[in-house]
This record gives sequence, structure tokens and C-alpha cells, in this order.
Amino acid sequence: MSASTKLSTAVKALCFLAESFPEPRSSSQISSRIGVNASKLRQLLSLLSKQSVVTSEKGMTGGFILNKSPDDVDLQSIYCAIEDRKAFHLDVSKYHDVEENGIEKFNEYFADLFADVQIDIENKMKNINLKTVMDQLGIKSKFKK
Amino acid sequence: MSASTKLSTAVKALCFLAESFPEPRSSSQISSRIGVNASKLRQLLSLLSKQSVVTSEKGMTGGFILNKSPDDVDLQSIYCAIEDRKAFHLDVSKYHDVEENGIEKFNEYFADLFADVQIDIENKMKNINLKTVMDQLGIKSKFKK
DNA sequence: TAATATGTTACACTATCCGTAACAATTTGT
DNA sequence: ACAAATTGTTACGGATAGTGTAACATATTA
Repeated sequence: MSASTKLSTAVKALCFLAESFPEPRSSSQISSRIGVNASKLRQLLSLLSKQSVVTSEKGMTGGFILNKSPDDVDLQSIYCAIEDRKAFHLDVSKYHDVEENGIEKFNEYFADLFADVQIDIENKMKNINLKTVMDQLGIKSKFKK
Repeated sequence: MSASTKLSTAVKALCFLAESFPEPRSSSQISSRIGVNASKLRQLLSLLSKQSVVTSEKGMTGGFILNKSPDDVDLQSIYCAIEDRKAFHLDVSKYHDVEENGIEKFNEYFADLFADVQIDIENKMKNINLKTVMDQLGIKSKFKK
């Protein structure tokens, strides 16, 4: 799954859980709702549970339950929970300069530039939370603390 | 080549050509300078010549020559010349919603969000030209109009 | 004890990336 | 005229990464 697909998939699942709160939803229920493989969903939601965004319970009545208010879950934190790489993968060629001709300075320059871009994206993502998304899509949250 | 690697490679090559102006440099000369395969360089520079960023000449004394002032070549235009995809590839899952449960709205939402991000990046790239890069790296341009 | 769920790993298939090679077309030098 | 060098383009094999699925240990409930 690409990083962006992971993010949108996670958001879809979390919105469904907000809608369903406090009823637990199994990975197969979520799968049939949002059209993503149940096994892949468990992988994603497992990561989100490690960041306490959702809770999970095994067993016949188990499933996933939203654990944070949609106000308190922004896209950046979702992204960080499910992807170890940075906001998106930008790299420069790893040519190692043996002749001291300044190529390593180029690589530093672009590494810095791409880091800047990533920070911009992260800031944009921080300003969008789950509630924002749900409001814009007309989805009602049943989450209560 | 990833999009970001293409961009940094192209900039390295163009800086070398600015340094060498008006002397043409062959793809193998550029290759040994910046450590990228000569064939791949020709592919990149061929695209840049179609946008008149460089000129190329065949034959024994041929090679590539910078054709635009470093002031007039920004990173965004380089990017557009060498990559047909948008600034970076962001996509949502292509699940087609047969049950009208609102998944397509999600996909639209994220497509819009990612388009916004791309515009931000493009604007950032527009504000950086070849001269900026060369100045910061202490490379002197010999380009003259 | 059977059924159902998560959590994790693995696997085959596919697609993409990457470096390189090959070669026609063109131009120059001798 | 001919050899040499270069661009421009296509192709290809190996490596790498993405995708969907399966499998199964573990845990929980009825």
C-alpha cells in the first residue's frame, strides 16, 4: 500500500468506527464497508491501536473501537502511526563522491529542500482532524468520552 | 528513477553545463562528473532540450549546452520537463462503490487534499531557480546570453 | 469445546525501478 | 569517402517494492 492509500484507508476505517461507536466492528465488517482487504485492515488498525487511536478486542464479540475523539485525531498523527517513512519518499542519488567535486553538497542541498517540503506537508496534515473530514463528508460521529 | 532523484540529477547536470558554458559537454563527460549513467542522462537531457532548457548537437564535437539563463530556469519547470506525473504521486484506493455507501466521496476528498499539497510543492519549486542553487553551492555560472 | 476475533508472518504474483546495452541517425575530423 | 564520436531512443534482465491473500498462533466469548 502506498503511503497515501494507507492514509485514506485508515481515515475511512476510523470514520466508520466513529459512526459505529461504541459498537465494536470486526475487520471483516470494515472490509465489506470500505472495500479493503480485511487482513490489510488488521495490519493498519493494529498500528493505530499501538498509538491508542483505537482499541481492539479479540473473541466472538471483539473488534475495533475508536478510542480518541475525532477532534483529537489529526491526519498527521494517523500518518505517523501507520507509516515509518516520512510524509513521502524523496531522495537523492546516493553517489558517493570520491573525487571531491562537490556532488555531496548537491545531495545535502536537496535533502534539505525535500525535508522542508515534508515539513510543509506535515503541517498541513496537522491542521486537519477526523472531525473536519467527517463534517465535510456529512458523517455523524457517535463518539463519547 | 524516482521523481526526486530525476530532479536532483537534472539540476546537477544543468549546473555543470552552466559552469562549462559555452563549451558543450557530452553525456559521458557529465556522467563521470556527477556519477549518473550516461544513457540515463541522455534521456533526461533529451527531455530538457525539448523544452529548450538545453541544446544538443550530435557528432564528434557535440554534446549539451545550457540554453537558458540560470535565472530563468526554476525547479518546477525542470520538474515538468522531466516528469509527466504530478509533483509526487499520491493516490487513493480505486475501490468502486457499488453500494452507494459514500466511499467515492472519501476518494474525492483525498484527491482534492493531495492536489492541494501538490500545488504547495509546485509553488515552492517555482521560487527556486538554478541561480539560487548555484549561489548557495558556490558554483559560478559562465552562461551569457 | 466450538466459534470468532485479533495480531503477525509469509507467500506468490505483479508491477515498477534501475542500470546497462544496443543501434540508427547525425555530425565532425582526417 | 570513411572512421570516429555523439545524441536519441528502445529494449531488456535483474533487483526491488507493492498487492492481495492465506495461514496460524493467541485470545475471548457463548
